Amino acid sequence: MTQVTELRGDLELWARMKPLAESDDAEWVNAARDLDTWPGAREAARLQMRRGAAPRARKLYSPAVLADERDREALREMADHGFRVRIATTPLPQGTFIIDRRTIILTDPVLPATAAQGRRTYTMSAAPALVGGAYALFEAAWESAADLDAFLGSGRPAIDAQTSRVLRALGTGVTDEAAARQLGMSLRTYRRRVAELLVALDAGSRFQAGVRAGELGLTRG
Amino acid sequence: MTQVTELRGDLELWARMKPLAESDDAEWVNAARDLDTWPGAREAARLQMRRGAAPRARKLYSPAVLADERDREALREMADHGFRVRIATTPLPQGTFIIDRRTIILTDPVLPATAAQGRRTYTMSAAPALVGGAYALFEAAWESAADLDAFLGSGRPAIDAQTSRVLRALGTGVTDEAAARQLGMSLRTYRRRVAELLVALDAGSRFQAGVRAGELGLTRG
DNA sequence: GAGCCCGTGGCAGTTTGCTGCCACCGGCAC
DNA sequence: GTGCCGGTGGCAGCAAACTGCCACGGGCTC
Repeated sequence: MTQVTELRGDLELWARMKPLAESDDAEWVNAARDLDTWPGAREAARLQMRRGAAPRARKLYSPAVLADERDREALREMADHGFRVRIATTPLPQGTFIIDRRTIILTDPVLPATAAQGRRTYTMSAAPALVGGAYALFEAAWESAADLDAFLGSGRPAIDAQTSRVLRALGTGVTDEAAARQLGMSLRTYRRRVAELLVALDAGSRFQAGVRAGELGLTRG
Repeated sequence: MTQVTELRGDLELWARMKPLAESDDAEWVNAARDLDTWPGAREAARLQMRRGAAPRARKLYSPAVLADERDREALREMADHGFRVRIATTPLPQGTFIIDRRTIILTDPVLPATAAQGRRTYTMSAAPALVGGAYALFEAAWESAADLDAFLGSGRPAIDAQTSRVLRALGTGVTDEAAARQLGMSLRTYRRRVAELLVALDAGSRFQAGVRAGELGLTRG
């Protein structure tokens, strides 16, 4: 039987987390929907930033985390302190921590019954199989996620309905003329949209714009 | 205490797996390094294909799986039978199965001690937190992995040292002239390389090639 | 109504990308 | 040596892309 512990409530979680957070040079890896995976998440991050132990921390969030202005600032701060922050294209409903490739902590899914009690539970384990498997998946998700800068720095705003159709047309590899005809607009207007896209994606060429779009997953929408 | 079971040996694994494999309409999700995650993997896949229950199966492999010619064929066959197959850019050292979002089975890391015994072990659990967490990570990894066709149909062979430099140059968004000068080759040769890349990536335009390259992660090497 | 703004489209001119043709050069076989 | 071959580069011509300019039309205020 492998050891898996259920942690009831945030106090218990914090009791387990703190000694780990205080040990220097530990590798922290975290996937979550937003910055409030658990009540102490922000504080823990701040603690780590102060200790300067951040370079070995990786944080993977879903795009939802960018919705709030203050959250975006918090992310910037984390990045400035050496955290590596990336944004995945999926919701990441459940939070995951992997510490030093040895310990894994997961937020339990919020069931109506549990929510009513108002006490969140967490699952913790040090079983190599569980930790290793989760780490491998995290690595795969991390590898292809977009860097925070790519999301904040470059143009998110570009995607109104029409521009998005232009983007997809570009992705099919047809000529401007064919694409414009297909979308029912003039060649001139089509190229206007393309030019706007290049600006929005901060790209100097169509190729670069394609790379950006591909990395940001804009062509799959 | 949450229930996590260690399965010792392939027979025990098969005993647990089989009833799940035989139930129709189950969602199978699998991340692994290659087709031999466990001894019965190929057979199990074949079983599923025969039952036509494949459309709800997703398989995520590391690029290593493409090394062998027969493996590539096996992948094609799976794809033809409705399996959705994608290739991630990371090694995925540990195999992971998630069945119906309720059960998770992981291959244990192969330790020297265990290897000597010649008996592989697996870890199985139905704890919602573990399954849900792994599922979320899988989803994120899946979302940004490249489709099998993108890897097989298009050109993997393209990436010799020089072509790769051309690719990076393209990614910086400079003009052909500047890029050629920078790489110390003539404009003509540079464009030859670009044209070869377009063919290799099966792209009809530079934009499309950029998207492909971005999705395949070729620009990060 | 006049005047204005904004988005669209046409046109023309320029730049950039793309490619077929040929010439050159180094390596190799004979 | 001659001949062949594969890779390279220059040139020219063409196609595609980019952009500045202006005109037209709808919606708006006044």
